[in-house]
Amino acid sequence: MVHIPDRSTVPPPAPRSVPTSADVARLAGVSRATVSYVLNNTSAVRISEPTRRRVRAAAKELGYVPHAAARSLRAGHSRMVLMPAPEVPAGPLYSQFINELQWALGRLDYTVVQYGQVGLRGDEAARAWAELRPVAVLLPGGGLGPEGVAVLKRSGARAVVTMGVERIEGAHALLMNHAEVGRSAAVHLYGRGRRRIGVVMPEEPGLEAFSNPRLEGVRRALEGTDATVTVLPLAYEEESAAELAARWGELNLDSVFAYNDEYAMLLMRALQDNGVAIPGDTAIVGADDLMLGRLLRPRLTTVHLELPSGRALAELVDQAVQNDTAPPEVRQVLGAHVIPRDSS
Amino acid sequence: MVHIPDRSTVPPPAPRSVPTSADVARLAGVSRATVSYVLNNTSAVRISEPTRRRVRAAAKELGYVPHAAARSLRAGHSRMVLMPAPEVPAGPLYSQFINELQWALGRLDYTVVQYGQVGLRGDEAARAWAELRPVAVLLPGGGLGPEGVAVLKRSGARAVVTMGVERIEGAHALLMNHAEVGRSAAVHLYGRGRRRIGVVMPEEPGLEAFSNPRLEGVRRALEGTDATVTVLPLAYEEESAAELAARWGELNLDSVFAYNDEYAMLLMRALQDNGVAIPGDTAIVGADDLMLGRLLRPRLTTVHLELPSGRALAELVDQAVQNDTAPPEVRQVLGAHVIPRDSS
DNA sequence: TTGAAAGCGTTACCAC
DNA sequence: GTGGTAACGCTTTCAA
Repeated sequence: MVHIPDRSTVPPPAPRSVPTSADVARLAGVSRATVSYVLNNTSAVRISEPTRRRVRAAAKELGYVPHAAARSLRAGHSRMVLMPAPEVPAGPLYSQFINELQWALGRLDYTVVQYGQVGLRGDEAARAWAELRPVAVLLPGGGLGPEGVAVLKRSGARAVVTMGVERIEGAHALLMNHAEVGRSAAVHLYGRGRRRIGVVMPEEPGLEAFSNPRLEGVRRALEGTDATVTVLPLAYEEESAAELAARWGELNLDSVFAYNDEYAMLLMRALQDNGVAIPGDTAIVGADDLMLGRLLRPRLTTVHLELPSGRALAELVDQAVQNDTAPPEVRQVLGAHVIPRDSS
Repeated sequence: MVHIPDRSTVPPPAPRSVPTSADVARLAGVSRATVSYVLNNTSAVRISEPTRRRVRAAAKELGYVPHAAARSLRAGHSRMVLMPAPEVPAGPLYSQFINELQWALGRLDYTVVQYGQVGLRGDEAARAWAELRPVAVLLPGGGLGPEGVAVLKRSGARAVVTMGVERIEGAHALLMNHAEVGRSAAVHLYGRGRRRIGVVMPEEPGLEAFSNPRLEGVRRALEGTDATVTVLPLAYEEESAAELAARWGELNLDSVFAYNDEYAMLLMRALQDNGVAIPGDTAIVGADDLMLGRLLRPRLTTVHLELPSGRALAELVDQAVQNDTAPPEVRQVLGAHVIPRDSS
């Protein structure tokens, strides 16, 4: 005969399930309500110290961790700020900005969640985000229509903030004036007597949102002048740069705005390898003011971007969340100014 | 007398709340169950086409979006893979790896969520992550003890995978052998006749997890030889590099392993500005095989890192989730080999 | 083919 | 002070 252990003396074999507040209550010999009161330090209700201790001990013993989904379901809201992860690996400038922002929002007791994209577009993506019922959504770059914003708001998002080139109906907007980046570069080059100006356009997908406005800024700045603008597609590879440098003579340019410092470095190296003197034959201007620009010879003239501080954006989000009814705010950010160095 | 509108004829004034499946059911004139069946395409139950249409139309009209928390609460599990966001802005190599991983996990129908750190440490952080009840947790770098892993597993995480230098009890481990990076560099330099070898250690916080093992790798590779190892603290700023370069003579080194390509570029520039010939007087080896190394003159010798593919890691995660009971797997990743160029 | 109802883990209101 | 109970939004079993 098989021995069956007595249930009353032998503990059940490892309850392989996740402990709930009910388990804690059972172990502590109190009700679930009391557990909730103790663990949330509810000040409205006074619980005796011995009870508190028993509850805390039970929670610790079981390794109890509250269930965020259940909590926010009950509460009817969360403090999750959702940010779609960028589709292209972000540069150092953007990464640092995001970090700052996360930190600042954390200080305000929000939880920042970067939601990994799969390839969802526009409103489909908006619906996926809305399922998480975030209290606010931060959208780097555009790619979302007014309907998308409406979906998010209907699903309870109290603030939708876009950081991009154009504003979207219903959403707060931090307008990144990338045209200004191009404009600054163009004005600088023109002022230094350059007239045949090339503009590098990265061939890597996902960068059009920045490169197009930058080009447009150059074009507008030079409109009505005697300067010409030549578009220069360039992939971030040595071969591509070598090809471009090989036909540099026929392009007949006296200067380039190279999209950013990294493309500038790539192109500058290829030109120098081809005997083009910088800035004698051709002036080069980068953008983003990265460290590497200062390390090049000649030192790279660049357009420094003034991004909004993470703290400021965090406060904007917080305000928007608290004051749901206020009309969407549109704020110009991204100042740009040229830092003249030796390449132009 | 104030006119009170008849509730039965006047619709309630804009239900400023989030539409639920009950609202959809009401509008479509069916039960909540039917709504669920239709919207989830439940194949076990057959619903008439007209009903399906009515439900879908109602959902669309209301802008209904299911509530992920409620859904996973009911289901008892989610497909969320949680990844703590790195505390230091990540480099291009890591960013790309994360992107690939997100994409690959998305293909497997997981939702990747990068959880923003605030400053929580160790087990406290583990508890915060556990509240979200992720099905798997991916930990870049260490900073978590076995207790932390236990908390996560008890809260339902079916897989915990660390990507770091050392393994953690109970967790799958992708061991990044950063010592091998240092070893490769050291062997290379020694093979080229260099004996007085400097090793750059970034002063920026958060990089010790990589820099220490790299240094250790150099040390171990040169143990028992006639080579000496000199530690060179360096901040990622021109001034710091200039200071270091200024006392280069007294350091009496014939070579440097510069932690990575960016620090290598910084140091190389400072040395060249001080009249140190590269590689004549001093050889330099970087790491990470970034584009910029190819653009330097002399071209930078570097240690190329072979990170695991995002797809491979995604499959590991998926396996681990499906086969909960299998023992944690420990896998060596991060191959490293020197790409000799002109700086050494 | 559809509907009623239970239950996932929490918290808050209201009795005791 | 403490405990029952209802409700958050959803899925699913069972019954009609």
